[in-house]
Amino acid sequence: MAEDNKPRLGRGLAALLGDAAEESGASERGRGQRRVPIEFLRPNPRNPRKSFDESDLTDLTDSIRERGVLQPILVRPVPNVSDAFEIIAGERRWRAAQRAGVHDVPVVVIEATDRDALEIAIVENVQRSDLNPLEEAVGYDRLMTDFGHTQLDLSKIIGKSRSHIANTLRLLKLPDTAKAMLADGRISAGHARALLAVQDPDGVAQRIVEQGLTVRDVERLGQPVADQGVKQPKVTAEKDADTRALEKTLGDILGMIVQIKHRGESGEVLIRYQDLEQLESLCHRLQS
Amino acid sequence: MAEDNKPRLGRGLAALLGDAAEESGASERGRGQRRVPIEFLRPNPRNPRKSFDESDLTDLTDSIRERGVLQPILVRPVPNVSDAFEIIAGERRWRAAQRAGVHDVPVVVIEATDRDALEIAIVENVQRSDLNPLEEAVGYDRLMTDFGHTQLDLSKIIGKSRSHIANTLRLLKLPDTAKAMLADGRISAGHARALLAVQDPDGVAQRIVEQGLTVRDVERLGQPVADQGVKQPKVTAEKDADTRALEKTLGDILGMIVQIKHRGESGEVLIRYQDLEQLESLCHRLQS
DNA sequence: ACTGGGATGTTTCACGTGAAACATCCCAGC
DNA sequence: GCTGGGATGTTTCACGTGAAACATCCCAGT
Repeated sequence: MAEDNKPRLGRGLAALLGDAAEESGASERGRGQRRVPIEFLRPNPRNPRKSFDESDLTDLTDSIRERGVLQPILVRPVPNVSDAFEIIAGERRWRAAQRAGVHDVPVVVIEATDRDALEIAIVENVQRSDLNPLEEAVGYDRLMTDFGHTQLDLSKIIGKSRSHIANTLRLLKLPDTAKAMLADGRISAGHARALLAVQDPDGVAQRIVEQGLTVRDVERLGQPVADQGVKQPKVTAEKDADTRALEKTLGDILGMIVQIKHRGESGEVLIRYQDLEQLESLCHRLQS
Repeated sequence: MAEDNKPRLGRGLAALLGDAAEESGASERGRGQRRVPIEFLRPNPRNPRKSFDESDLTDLTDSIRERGVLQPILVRPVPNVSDAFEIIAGERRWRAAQRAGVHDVPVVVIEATDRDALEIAIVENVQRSDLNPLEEAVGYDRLMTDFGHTQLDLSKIIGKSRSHIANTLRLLKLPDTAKAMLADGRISAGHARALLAVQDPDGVAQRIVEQGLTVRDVERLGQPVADQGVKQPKVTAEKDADTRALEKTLGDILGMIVQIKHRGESGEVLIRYQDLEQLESLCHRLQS
């Protein structure tokens, strides 16, 4: 199955969904370009793409008003419905054309099966750079649920690691607030992922924004030691007075910079030496 | 000067050089679209863009063969030469159109002054995502040398930090081999920058590729201690036997993980403790 | 029931990037 | 000559990303 799909998801098919859509459609699927009333077109109900950049859409709308739709929309006939086509690629153009009040639009009709069309649309879509991580995850989920792809398949098709696919999918499990913040860019994918291990993801998501928590901060909040229900300080930003005093004491004694990074019960002591004599002195103390 | 330029380098002017080139050109500069023989066009001799992605160009060439040039090329008349236009934006289209054997191409002629046209072209160009760091640097240098911009001006126009501008410019000082490797993507901008502080940048550039040196590796090679002329080991990848033995000895004595990162004469000792008792024990030894 | 292999779940951190911080230069004004 | 402010040069490293490494689950075969 996956092996069967892969040759069809190479360079040529990426082009099908890009600038060369008309070319490939015309030569490979045979129906050529024509114009149809815009109301004949309907969006693919399962297209994961839900958000469209407003400013891009405005620009495109203006451009279409001036010049019309230059690049045809890739569609297929809706089964058992006359005068109806489902958009495979070009939904953004369709939306902008509607805004521009265009009556007819150029389309290329292809004879894709349901599965082909959808698969192509989703693969193309997940690779757009303006996709948010949740949209990407929905695409991956669709490819797996509806087309039986494994994570490993997708990693090969898309060119990312299997764990990247898995981690992106996991983001779908976040509670709604955190997901909204991820979708609108207030928190990063790395932050969101780290929230999965936290007890109160929505609450910590707020703190990310308000207090500027880093990904490392959130990861540490999600570590098993967090299960003790103790109020967790922002351990990277607030070193307690005791730790600071100890750093100073040891630093003064040793004549070297000492840093203590405490995490729950454990941590690290880091000592910087300037020359081999200091290293020797330090080893001596440690071995006594 | 910079203040004067900035309003003209906003959203509208970015659009001038993008998909909406025709629209803005037509409404703001008045000359509208027309077709001219392709041989009338000549590239901007000072356009920093020298390399064009082969695969993109092939796709675009095929597309143009099928449909012609859909988006006009932004040009201005060449002074004192009849039937000649200088390309302000769209050189890639022009190149592809030539390959496709197209006779006429659509252009929008604008009445930009020399300075306007060039400035616009360079600003637009440095913001392309497919530009290599050296091309970016050439663009910045031009904007500073030819238009009197400061690094701070550019940082505001382009939306990057002033130090990013400065660091990118410095890449131009690299010797030829290193520059070639940067240009073709064998080494990263971060690697290349770190090479500036190294005695033998070209030699170390080779090592980056052959031995997989990281940016941190190269930075350390470039530190003043490197001036001692000693053959520098790859300190992050090859911990000498003595250091390893010392780590083990101390680790065994302390019952904790000990790591020693040695750099020239100096370095760091890092000790990981699992609980407060270990920390206390460690402090005791250090204070004795 | 056990084992092995494939698939998925999760954690952790090395990496290059971008910019803060620091250093130095240049020039005008006093 | 000194000072202050602006401009440029340089180093260093915190950051989020992407993936290695590890953990766990599932299913088929013996």
